[in-house]
Amino acid sequence: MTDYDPHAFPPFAVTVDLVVLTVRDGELQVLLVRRGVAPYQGRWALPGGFVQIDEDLSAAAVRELREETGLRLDDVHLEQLATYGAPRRDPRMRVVSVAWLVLAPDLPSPVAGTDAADASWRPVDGTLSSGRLAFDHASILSDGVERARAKLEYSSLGASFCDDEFTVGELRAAYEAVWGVELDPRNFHRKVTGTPGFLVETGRTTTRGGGRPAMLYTAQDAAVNPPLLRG
Amino acid sequence: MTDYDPHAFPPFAVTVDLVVLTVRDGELQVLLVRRGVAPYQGRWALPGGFVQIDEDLSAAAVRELREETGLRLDDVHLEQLATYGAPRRDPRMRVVSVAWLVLAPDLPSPVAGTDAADASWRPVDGTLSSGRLAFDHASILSDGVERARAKLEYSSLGASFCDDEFTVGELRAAYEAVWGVELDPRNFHRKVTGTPGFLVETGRTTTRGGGRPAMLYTAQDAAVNPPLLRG
DNA sequence: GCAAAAGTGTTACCCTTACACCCATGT
DNA sequence: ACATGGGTGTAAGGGTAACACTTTTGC
Repeated sequence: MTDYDPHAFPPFAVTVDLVVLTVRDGELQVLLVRRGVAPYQGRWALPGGFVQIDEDLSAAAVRELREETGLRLDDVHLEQLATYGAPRRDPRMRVVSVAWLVLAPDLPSPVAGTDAADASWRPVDGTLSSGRLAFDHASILSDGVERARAKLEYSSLGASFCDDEFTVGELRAAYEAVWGVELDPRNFHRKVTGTPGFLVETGRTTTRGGGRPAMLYTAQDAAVNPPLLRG
Repeated sequence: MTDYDPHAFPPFAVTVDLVVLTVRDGELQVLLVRRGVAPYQGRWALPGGFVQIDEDLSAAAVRELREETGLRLDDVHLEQLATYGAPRRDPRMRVVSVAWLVLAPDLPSPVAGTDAADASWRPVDGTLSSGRLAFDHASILSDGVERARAKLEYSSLGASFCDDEFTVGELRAAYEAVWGVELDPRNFHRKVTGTPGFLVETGRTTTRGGGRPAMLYTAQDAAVNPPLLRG
């Protein structure tokens, strides 16, 4: 580190951007906002905004999550994804953006915040292949999806896509949507119910979805580091 | 994102910090520099420095690596670790630091750069337990070690700790040092030589280390995403 | 010859996979 | 009755772990 001199360090703007993923209609979707101003006016972008000068990075992510999506931290899983800071990623000024990955259940439609002209869930596949996101957000989204897919293999994060109480079938549907594969229902059931520290029986059952009543589970909270799972 | 106004965004300093790990004397070691100025004068710290205003984040990491350690990108593996930006992590001003993980072979002692009064390899275990690093660098180092340990399980990154040409025994010694466990030499040999896309035979052998001559290997370059390995 | 490290063979065990089969509901 | 999804049983196959054993050098 260099000696302190208030005029010696280059000033950067620091923002947070959110990759908010959910499973809707059997596919992986991402929350996007439509930009109301230049640059990239009218284009879809990840929700995000400036970090305040006395605000922790994670606090900024939580604040933007609430302001732009209406989601609360209790509802979702949030983790730091990566930081993007190419010199001209924002044409207006030098911006370093700390991206966060958010895994959310399929909640009622998000509320557009004050900064965004519009906000909506969009299928990840079509969004990435169209390649029309603002800034370097397509790259950030791609990294976020890759991280989500990888983490579902060795953690119990799949439950983050489900409501508070869910069936094994609903959990399996989330995994299938994220990975884009079909999983054997019988083996999947054995695996998740047989993994310690993953699911907690509620004792209640449900018949939503049809067929024989299914046990309802909740995710084991404070899942420190549960090893887990592929198919 | 908010409209552009050159006075509207809070100015941050952005730095890079490096967690440079190697295996020396059979144990995992980290490259530290001794701080010559306040704050934390005289304390050990991770090498790092300010990102320049027109410089990519990864370019800043590579530059600091060269300036403070004498290491070149060709010699090492480098990946982004995480970003640390608690409001008072640096008492002088608001600093957001992008940390990078570097895995290096056991090279000749690093050259102290201009910014650092001193630089040397230090055992990771003792460094973490003493808890006397500057700033939040103990936390960053801890995260870096955790990442390194995890990535060795599912990638072929262990070879980053070895020289250009190495034996299976030397590779195993690196894994044992990073994980702090003993691995079965026979099974380890079968595993790494049997994993496609990991090792490339050079055809040459060596008897350094004693015993029967061992085949020399190089790491398969551009290891895109090789699945791999525990034990 | 002996120690030391490299490398191969073999076997028991576990986890995954595939799929036959039964269970409990709604219609 | 039948369709639908929930859940259990079971056996084959692949990978891991433990370890006996052979190979090839230096001293």
